[in-house]
Amino acid sequence: MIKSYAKVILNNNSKSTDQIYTYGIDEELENRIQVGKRVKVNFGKNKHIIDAVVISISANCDISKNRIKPIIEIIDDEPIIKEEMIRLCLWIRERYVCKFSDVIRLMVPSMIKYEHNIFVKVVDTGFCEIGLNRKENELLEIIKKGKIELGKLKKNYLNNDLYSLLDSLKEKNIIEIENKEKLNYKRSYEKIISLKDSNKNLEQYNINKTQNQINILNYLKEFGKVNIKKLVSDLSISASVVNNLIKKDILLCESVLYDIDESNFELEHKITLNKEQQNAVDKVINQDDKVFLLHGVTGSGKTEVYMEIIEHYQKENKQSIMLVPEISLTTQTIERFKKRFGNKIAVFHSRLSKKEKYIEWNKVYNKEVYIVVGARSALFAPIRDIGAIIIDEEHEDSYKSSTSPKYDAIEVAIKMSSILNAKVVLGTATPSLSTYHMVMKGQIELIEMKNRVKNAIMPQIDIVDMSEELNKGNNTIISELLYRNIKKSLEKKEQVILFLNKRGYSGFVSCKKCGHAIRCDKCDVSMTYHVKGNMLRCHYCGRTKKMIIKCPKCGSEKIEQFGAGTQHVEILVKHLFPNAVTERMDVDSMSNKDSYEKIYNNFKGGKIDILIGTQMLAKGFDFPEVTTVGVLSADAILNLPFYNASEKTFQLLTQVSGRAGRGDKRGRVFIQTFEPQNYIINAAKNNDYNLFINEEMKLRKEFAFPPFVNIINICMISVNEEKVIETALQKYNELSDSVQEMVQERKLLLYKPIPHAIYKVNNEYRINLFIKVSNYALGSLKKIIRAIYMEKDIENIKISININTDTI
DNA sequence: GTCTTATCAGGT
DNA sequence: CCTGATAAGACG
Repeated sequence: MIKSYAKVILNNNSKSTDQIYTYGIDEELENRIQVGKRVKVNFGKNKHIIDAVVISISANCDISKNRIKPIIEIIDDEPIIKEEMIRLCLWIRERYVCKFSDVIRLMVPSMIKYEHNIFVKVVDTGFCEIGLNRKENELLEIIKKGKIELGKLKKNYLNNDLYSLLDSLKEKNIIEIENKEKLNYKRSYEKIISLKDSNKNLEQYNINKTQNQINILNYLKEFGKVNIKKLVSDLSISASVVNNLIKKDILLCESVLYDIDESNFELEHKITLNKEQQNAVDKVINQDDKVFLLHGVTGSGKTEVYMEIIEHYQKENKQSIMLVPEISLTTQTIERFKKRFGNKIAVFHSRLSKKEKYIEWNKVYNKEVYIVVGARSALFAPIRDIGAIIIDEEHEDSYKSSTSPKYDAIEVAIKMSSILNAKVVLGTATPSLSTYHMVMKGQIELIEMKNRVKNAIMPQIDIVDMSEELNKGNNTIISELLYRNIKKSLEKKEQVILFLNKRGYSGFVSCKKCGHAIRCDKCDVSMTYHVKGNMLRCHYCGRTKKMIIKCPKCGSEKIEQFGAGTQHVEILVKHLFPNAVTERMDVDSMSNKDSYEKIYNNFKGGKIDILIGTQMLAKGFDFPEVTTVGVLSADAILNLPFYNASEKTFQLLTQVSGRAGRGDKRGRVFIQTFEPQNYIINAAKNNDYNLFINEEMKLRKEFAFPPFVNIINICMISVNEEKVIETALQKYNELSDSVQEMVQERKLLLYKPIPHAIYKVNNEYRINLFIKVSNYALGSLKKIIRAIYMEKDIENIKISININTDTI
């Protein structure tokens, strides 16, 4: 007997089912049902069983009652998503124009798919089998092999009528469907290998020593206990070699609870905060405001402030979230937190396996930890009672998701502060324009820290005019001034960092003599060179120009397409400083994940003299011995074809400068550029955030870019080139018709679809569409976009929608 | 996501 | 008038 009704979100990935469905709640389920629990329901004309998440419960329903089916059963004993977080889900779906299932995926680790907990097995293979049809027999053969997870069965047996076949086999009492209702929280074990007798000498072992065996024994002598997986991969041997030695009683194998408490960390002594730091902590904790911007110069000790705030809420029995950019989520960062908080910490990052993520998720869910440290997705950890959300280096691009839903962690955190009553602290030395805009509008409370801790002084920054260098006859990418200073540093046994821009984004075109770069008249972004047709193109509005021969500013013919490879620089540096140890660090050379830490540790230990790298280096590299920092080409970032290129340049230059002179020696920074007069570069040199923000805000307003308007990007992707072009145009026409009125009212600017700046990637073709829209019209535009692009799936075409996420 | 129904060309 | 292929529609 149905007593009440539940609204649910189905767990499938289709655009056409991305809506809220209503199911009936039987009397017997009534006292167990709860918002945030998963339930099992029938969906569709066949008895398809799928799971769904309850998002609300009410006594009546808004559709005709004869259509309503009952909920079959409730999966969870406890909600797996908090009711408030369900509200956040709905908000994210609206805000970023995505599907419910995309959002749910953020909140629930993939390991607890319901189907992992249903098993199918054979009960009786007696005569009942007689009279089965072909399909039933086929299915039975698979199940006969042994008990199998429903999820796996689905993958093995790709037939539509799986469910009805299972039903009929079940009715004939041939199979049994076992349903573990509870989540399996069991932790896994790992195998730790060690030497049985570590005092024994190599020669004392009574075996025929093969090379592999000797390697293992030596390895274990050096490192002691090691996880078997690590041992096998480090020595690139097979596990059977290890197992053999275990059998021969030479090695010891222990099963240890995975992720066992490694709290042999010495807890660090809490340091005393200085006045500025203490003031920041007090403001966050005591003021009524919810969201704070902690604007502190590089080296002002923001991390201590974060820790103090987290500790405050820990004492109130509240959990906190600490977000850091993925790239700085290294062992060093995590160690720093473990030293302060022991094992009361869960860590989320992209290198974790599904299982590891699940383990961390459970630690938070069961309130075993008080801090969640992680990249942006850690925001959705299943926290019960939240204290603070802290976002370090808030200006970083990595807080904007590049997979659907393309959310901005900062916006989400701010929303969470009002839904969950949490404090949000955004920390950085170079606040992003959008954040600062909110400060100016009074939506965020500003806290400033203007001094470095221990009174360390800011480095001296020099701007080097590279066109002068050219006139002097120096064609290389290292100026004389920089060269002399590298040499000086090396002589004093100090370290050097050289920065290069992220390699090879499609080239902008600039004059080598005066530094003038060709920009779009209407968009004020660099135009990119296209070999096809010898054209320059703006990738926002699609406007094209003929490729120039003479510089329109100075008339010089030294026009160049930009882009110096990192390898090229490495060769040059090695040639100039043959005695120094030089290492390169970029996406190319970081093939495996350990190499980052390896280089980090070598640099820290003084084994590397010169480090060449990309943006990667600007974060979290904190070395007292670095006294010379060179930015080889500030223009390369400044002229990237993005409207926020200036902002990124200022941020990067400031962060980079912060790498120098962290110890008691004063560092020097050299910024090489063809545009020494550029205000961005000079603002960075003088550490003048206000100059930068005022100028940049003016420009953004004038050319209508965020934060003054919203930029929406709809990207269509397909392996089928013709189809993607055709569909993009057809949808554009539909859209164009629907928004006509808004365009006339000047609430909206719709650009024609244009090829993505990198048109073909991974064999897929990409067509971009840009829309600029005012805040007032954003809501109604999103409704139109959903109706046109999100109503149903189009075969072979992927659609990706971006709201104000500028790195495409 | 999966199934059902509608539709249409082509064949008997 | 049946048949198979394909597109459109519904599912609570």
